[in-house]
Amino acid sequence: MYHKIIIVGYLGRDPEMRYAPNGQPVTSFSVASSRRYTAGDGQVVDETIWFRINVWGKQAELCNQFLSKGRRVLVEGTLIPDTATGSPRIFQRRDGTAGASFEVRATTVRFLDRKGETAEGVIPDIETAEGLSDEEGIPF
Amino acid sequence: MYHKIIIVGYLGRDPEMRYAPNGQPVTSFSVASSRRYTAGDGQVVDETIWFRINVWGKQAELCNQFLSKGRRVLVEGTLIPDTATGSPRIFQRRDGTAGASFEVRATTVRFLDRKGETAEGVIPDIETAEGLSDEEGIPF
DNA sequence: ATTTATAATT
DNA sequence: CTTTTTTTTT
Repeated sequence: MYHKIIIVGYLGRDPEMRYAPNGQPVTSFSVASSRRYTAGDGQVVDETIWFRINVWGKQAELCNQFLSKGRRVLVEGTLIPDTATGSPRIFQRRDGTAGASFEVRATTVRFLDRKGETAEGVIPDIETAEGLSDEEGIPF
Repeated sequence: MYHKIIIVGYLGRDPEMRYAPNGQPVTSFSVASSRRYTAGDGQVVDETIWFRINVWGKQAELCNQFLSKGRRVLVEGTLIPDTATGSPRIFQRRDGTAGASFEVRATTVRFLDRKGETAEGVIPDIETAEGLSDEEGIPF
């Protein structure tokens, strides 16, 4: 009866801010989260997952203002399903083929520095970062 | 560079165990994670997300042995992408339409009791459950 | 160190 | 209190 996703990754592009019919700001951006592993046959494999992040309200404005392509972020949120199926929403690509994406509604976006280092010198790992501010967790 | 998903929900069916070419056991089952919210217009909405869980090795055997339809579980794991796209894998439904699913490789599956109560009387919430055993987190 | 491309949440 | 869909990972 609950789920939560936590992502650390890099923005693939500059964020885009829009306004919902209500006037609420939404900003969207894609985050790449990669891992490298060695397969059973010794091949090194790079696996990248792309998440489409949506963030609302004041955090939308902050993300739009301060984030840009290549910036690293920690996102906490929930996956957005197709409400008809409970699965990822299917959309039509330009070439007519079907596509789907991991869409996330962010509850928190934390800005991390570019080079794997915070102002203090080391990025807190996921376990510690999870406990940080939930509402306006922007380090400015 | 990292992501993690945590799910609490109910099995929609009995699990199914298979064996990978290596002889490693894999068991798969679907978990429904629902939330109810009141939309802006006052409508009460039930949103259910379905996750397809894959669990390997010894935990596969334990899940196959002890879980069944309707059982509640806490799953910790990572989303499995289509490696070609980094997005959910698209498959063809029987009727020819495209489908996709949230596939998860579980690192931990914890069995929860049916009625929202553990043997001790209360289910630990997500925050506390996250800190529990990572390897063989089966309460037997 | 980073694509592709839809539409709008509680 | 549950579902539709395939195949197999590190």
